[in-house]
Amino acid sequence: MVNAGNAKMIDRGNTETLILDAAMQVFLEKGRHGARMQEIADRAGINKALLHYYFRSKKNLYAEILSRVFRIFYARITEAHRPGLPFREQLRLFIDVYVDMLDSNPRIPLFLAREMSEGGVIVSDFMKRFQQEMDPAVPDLIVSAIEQAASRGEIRRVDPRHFLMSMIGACIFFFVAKPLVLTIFKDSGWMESQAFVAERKQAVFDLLYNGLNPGGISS
Amino acid sequence: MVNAGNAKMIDRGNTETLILDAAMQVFLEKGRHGARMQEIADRAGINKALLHYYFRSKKNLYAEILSRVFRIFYARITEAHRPGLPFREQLRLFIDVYVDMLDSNPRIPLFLAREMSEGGVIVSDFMKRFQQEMDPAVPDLIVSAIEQAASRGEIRRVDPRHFLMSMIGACIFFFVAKPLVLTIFKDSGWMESQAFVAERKQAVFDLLYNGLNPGGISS
DNA sequence: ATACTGTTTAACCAAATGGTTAAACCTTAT
DNA sequence: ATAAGGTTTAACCATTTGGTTAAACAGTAT
Repeated sequence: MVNAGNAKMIDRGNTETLILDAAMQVFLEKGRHGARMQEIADRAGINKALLHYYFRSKKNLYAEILSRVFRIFYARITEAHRPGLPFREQLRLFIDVYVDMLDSNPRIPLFLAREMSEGGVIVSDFMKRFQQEMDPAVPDLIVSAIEQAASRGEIRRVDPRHFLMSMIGACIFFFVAKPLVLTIFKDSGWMESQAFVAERKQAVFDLLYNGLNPGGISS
Repeated sequence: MVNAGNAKMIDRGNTETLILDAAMQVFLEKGRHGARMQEIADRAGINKALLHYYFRSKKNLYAEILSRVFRIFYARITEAHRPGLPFREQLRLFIDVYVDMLDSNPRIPLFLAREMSEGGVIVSDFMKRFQQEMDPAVPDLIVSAIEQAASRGEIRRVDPRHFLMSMIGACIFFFVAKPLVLTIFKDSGWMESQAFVAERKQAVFDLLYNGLNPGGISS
């Protein structure tokens, strides 16, 4: 048998992936504490003991998922950076990619937020590692893009860190607080449409880019 | 004994308050699932059975706390609205009050976010009730303040809902993602100072108010 | 065939946890 | 004094949950 040798490996890989996929679903939905090992096993269609066979403990499995989520997150943001673009386009691209990611993975920010509320040590560790490994790290890229644009006079001079926080916050909020927002604005459907997401992107871009306009300001 | 009659009541009130205070602490720290009834009892310095005596179940106690937190939240935001102020000052006041609240109760947004991630039905219900009871509701006040400012020509015309979401997001993000932000910007202390909070307020205000400048914009 | 290896399963376990109960306790009213 | 009321406690219970184990089940090499 030519491929008999790796049938086992394929299967091993399969089981492991099955577990990871199921675990990701459940952890994203229920969080670290709310998640149940049994539910993960059920959703993966395997025996619960296998969870401990492949990943020693719940804590371990959780860390694995956290890492996975974080990698997805980081990878998408990395895509959003194309050096050399005028800042205006750079900003538009970033908002576009970022909001799209949030739109298709609305649970991720909430998941990370929960982790934050538990102290955020693990996520912070990942971030530290990523910042060292990836060179240069994404945040630094964005920061320097802002600084350069300011030097060129394309935008006014601002603290890039503050701008970054405001931008990310503006992008994220709607997706994190969706149920509340829908209630506040008595929305019935429109805000859940794809068109609304596009509108949201435009609104954030307009506000932020205008907010960086060299004219104006006299606080 | 002059005040013997209400000694019981005082005590009753005390116990109930003790429980609520302890429960708030624990629920804010650990979330609905992470919180343990025993820990709440311990922190209140009373017997666990009393929790069930005063509030039937954990679910019940949680709902009580959720309502409490939400009321604090809503009350503070209400304060931040003084009709008649020029929009510029209105905006500054709002950011000031809002950020201060986040700074002194950093766990609240995280707590509500967790609730959101669990579906957010309960919070949405509170919001609905508040919107009906309070007249006019705070969000509506802000929305109309924006619209009037636009009519006066003080700011450009924007969708108030989008602006509100961007503003709140920009205010909240730092406090929710603090551990991560500190890591990203390799901060050592500065961002945890009171001076930084003031700086943050200013940065958000500048960006947003400038973003509403009638000139500029040509997306 | 058989022994060996890694994989999968059902049954099981100890600890934790939300919740209950019956008795003790304290204050007030009679 | 004593009965009555709400309040507080220690002990207890049923269930859930993460985790373990020993046996069954493949494939593979000898």
